[in-house]
Amino acid sequence: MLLSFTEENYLKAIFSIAHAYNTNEVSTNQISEHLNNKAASVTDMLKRLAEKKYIDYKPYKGVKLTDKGKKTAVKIVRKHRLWEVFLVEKLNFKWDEVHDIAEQLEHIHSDELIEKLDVFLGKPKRDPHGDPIPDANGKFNVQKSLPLSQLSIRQSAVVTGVTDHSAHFLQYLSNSGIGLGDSIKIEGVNDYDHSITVKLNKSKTLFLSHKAASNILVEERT
Amino acid sequence: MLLSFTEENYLKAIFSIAHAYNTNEVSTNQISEHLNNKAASVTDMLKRLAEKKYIDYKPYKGVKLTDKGKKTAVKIVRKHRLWEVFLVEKLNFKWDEVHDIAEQLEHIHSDELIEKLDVFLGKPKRDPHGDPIPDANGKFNVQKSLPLSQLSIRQSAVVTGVTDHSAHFLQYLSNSGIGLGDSIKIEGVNDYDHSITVKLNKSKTLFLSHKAASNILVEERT
DNA sequence: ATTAAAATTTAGACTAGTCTAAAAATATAT
DNA sequence: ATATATTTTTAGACTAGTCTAAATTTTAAT
Repeated sequence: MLLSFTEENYLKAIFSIAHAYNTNEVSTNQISEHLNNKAASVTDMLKRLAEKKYIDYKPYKGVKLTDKGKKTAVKIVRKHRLWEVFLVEKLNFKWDEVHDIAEQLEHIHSDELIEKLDVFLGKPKRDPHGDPIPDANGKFNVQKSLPLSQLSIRQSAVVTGVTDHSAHFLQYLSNSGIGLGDSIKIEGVNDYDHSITVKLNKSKTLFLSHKAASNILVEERT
Repeated sequence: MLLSFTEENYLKAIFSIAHAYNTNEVSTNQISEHLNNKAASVTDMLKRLAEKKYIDYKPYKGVKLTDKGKKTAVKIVRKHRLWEVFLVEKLNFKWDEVHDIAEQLEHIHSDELIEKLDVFLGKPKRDPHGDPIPDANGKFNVQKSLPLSQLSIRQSAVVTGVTDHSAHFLQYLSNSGIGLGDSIKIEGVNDYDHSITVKLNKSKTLFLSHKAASNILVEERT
């Protein structure tokens, strides 16, 4: 049974909130804020999704995805991220221009299309923002990245993604010369405001605020 | 102002009926049949599209696209056909498998996406069914093809498309070894039932019914 | 443990898009 | 040219998804 565009967006929202807060239970208000609509509308939709067994819903108690719901949500994430790879690698979009288009493309219904697209792109493991792409079975096959702000002095790492996906932040990174796959080594940590100094790609030295560093994801390199 | 999925489908239907019957005026019933819904629903939508100036609508008198409506319809056709090229040439779908997916993809809103896709595909002039792809200005830049059934004995031509897009017919062509770009020479015409004998690619001889031949589009070669 | 605040749900209304049944307009046939 | 058939439109109802305003439940504070 095929879900509507809107139903899919609710599942995706629940999945992404749960992921962001590292929990299963998601509240009506969180969803309403995430989707920019009213809590009353969310309640209506939650009832419908519960009816269809995509979520477990107890009035006033918040909601969590069933296995069926999780599977559906992960599939949408997979589609979104594969299309982003396509847009950046094949059509030469910038990584900060692709989100809105991928929001539309992720709702195209065709399993064969996703799998053929995956093959065409060389079964990529991450999207252009460094976010992992789940495989056809819904598994995320990458080691976890962590915020740059959690590294200590003299540690080295490779940039694998961001947690703030705003055009503003991505623009800032691009201006600073920071991109996916770049190597970074912590040269100094300021105890007072937690800002850091890093060496980028063994050449340029950069100053980063704690806020910026906490939104850059890296994988440690020894 | 962005049209809904549904509004776009109505414009496309009007355009394609007008094209098929070689006229501008399209009737409510024709649209209702084409879209498989009821005439009353069509009337409702026609009023809305007229309100928005995409069509000229006089009650009981049928409807025709305004310039604005025609432009929009052609753009959707352009998107549909470019996506079909992508699906067949890049993702290795068969030409008879792509229609339903392209029906969905044609409604993705992004001018930049269409133009980048066009460049990526090498600005193709025809889709995998041989139908011409309008350029960014809405112009169809290909010489007209004609049905194979209109050729006379000893004339040569190249297959450029079909008018029957059913999976059944496409399957039949594929089984007969007839594909886009193949050369065909008329070897004999049967006056009684108008069936023809042709030489395919200067090697194989084939027998074709009038019905089949009238659904195969070709361009004459001298 | 009450009360105030915050979160959530219910009730009722609106739009887009669809339907059926009935009415009105147009076309056709004798 | 009048009756009949066909086409189209109107009227009224339904679903999905949204909203506002009011009612209810839960949480937090004293």
